[in-house]
Amino acid sequence: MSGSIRLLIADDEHLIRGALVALLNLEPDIEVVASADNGVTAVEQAIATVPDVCLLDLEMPHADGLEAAARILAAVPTRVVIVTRHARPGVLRRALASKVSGFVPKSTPAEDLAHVIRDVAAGRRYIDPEIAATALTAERCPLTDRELDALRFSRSTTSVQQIAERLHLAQGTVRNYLSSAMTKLDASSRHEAAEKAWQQGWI
Amino acid sequence: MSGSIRLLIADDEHLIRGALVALLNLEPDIEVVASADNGVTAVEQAIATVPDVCLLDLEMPHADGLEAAARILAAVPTRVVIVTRHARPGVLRRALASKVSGFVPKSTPAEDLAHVIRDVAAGRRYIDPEIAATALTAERCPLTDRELDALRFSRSTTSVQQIAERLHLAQGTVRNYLSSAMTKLDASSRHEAAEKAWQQGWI
DNA sequence: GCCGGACCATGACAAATGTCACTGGCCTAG
DNA sequence: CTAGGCCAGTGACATTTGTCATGGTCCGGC
Repeated sequence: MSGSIRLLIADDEHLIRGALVALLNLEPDIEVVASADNGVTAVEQAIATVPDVCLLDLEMPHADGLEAAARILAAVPTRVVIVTRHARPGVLRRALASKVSGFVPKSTPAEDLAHVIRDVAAGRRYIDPEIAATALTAERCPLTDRELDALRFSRSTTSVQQIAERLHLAQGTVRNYLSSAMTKLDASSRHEAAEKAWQQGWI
Repeated sequence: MSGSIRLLIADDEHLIRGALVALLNLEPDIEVVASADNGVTAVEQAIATVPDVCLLDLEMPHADGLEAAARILAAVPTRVVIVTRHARPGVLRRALASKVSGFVPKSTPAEDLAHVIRDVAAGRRYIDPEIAATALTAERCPLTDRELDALRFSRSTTSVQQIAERLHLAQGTVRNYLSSAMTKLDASSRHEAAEKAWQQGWI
């Protein structure tokens, strides 16, 4: 009947996914109609079942929560709530840009989650106030495009040499970008700078 | 009555803890009698309630799962199951050394968890076969004590200088240990080496 | 037009990091 | 006892990394 909220749950950790299904199925007005362990099958299931609300973990293999959210919202008339362990300000920004309706950290009390889902199903939005506050106080990214490029690669590759090759630049240039980024982010090594930029959700 | 298993749950993420409580309370023969969000209160609760089984997350603030397990087992006649996200071989070894009865990753299917708890409550042991296999095939730590010392600090401090001061050694010596560790672990920077050692549970 | 500012790009230099060859102490096997 | 292996510890050397000064290009404002 019309009062029952049809829910999709996606989380790559089987134990947590199962526990969430159990928790939310206890609510009389919520019915879990699909679950997935990665972004790609989440999209498929969403298209197949057309749930009222999709609860997506941000950290998932193949396609992360944001990508899955974008694809689902483009294909199906539904609403999306993102759940995440590390709430990075920049990610919230991007999530809102792709019309996500809810954003909660995994530190949320379990009892509150059902409230959030009901709110979102009713067409309202819910953003965790803590994350919203940090996202608003956090100044915008001070890094230039090329600095971001260099930092991105610097997370995966070992040497400046390799980064330079990928970007088709001289080694000195790359070092320069990284150095500049380090100054702006007040870091003392490029790994630290990359880490900080990642925590802010800038890369 | 005698068939009901009294359970303690400790996990620092509120959402997951709540969901696990809901999931396991659904089992007719399991009763969750305590829950905690860090290692220290887990120990306190265990002493206060004397549960049959304690389900401890490995990654927790204040005292991690292993430390909490050791303290609980020293104080109360109970059994411990460790749950973890990253199953590192060395950690399993240490867990077994401190008489833990169960060890499961968070990728375990939710339905299996109740089985594990029943097994452990009945005095049996349960080790995730996947982790057990890697722990057995993984060769023993090839690093020397001082190399491990250096690597430990290298995770938190930035410069060799600082590590040298903490260990009361010359910079060259520290570099040497790190270099040696890097060779043994086939890493190309000390951060990578520290990371690998950590993943193996050696530090 | 042309000036100032922001970004891209480079090479030279200094400081750090990683490699190597070496010494000395301790233990064990022969 | 002593030769050889293993580990702690060190300094010299080459490579990598981070900093700096500089030049070029594109843009918006005066």
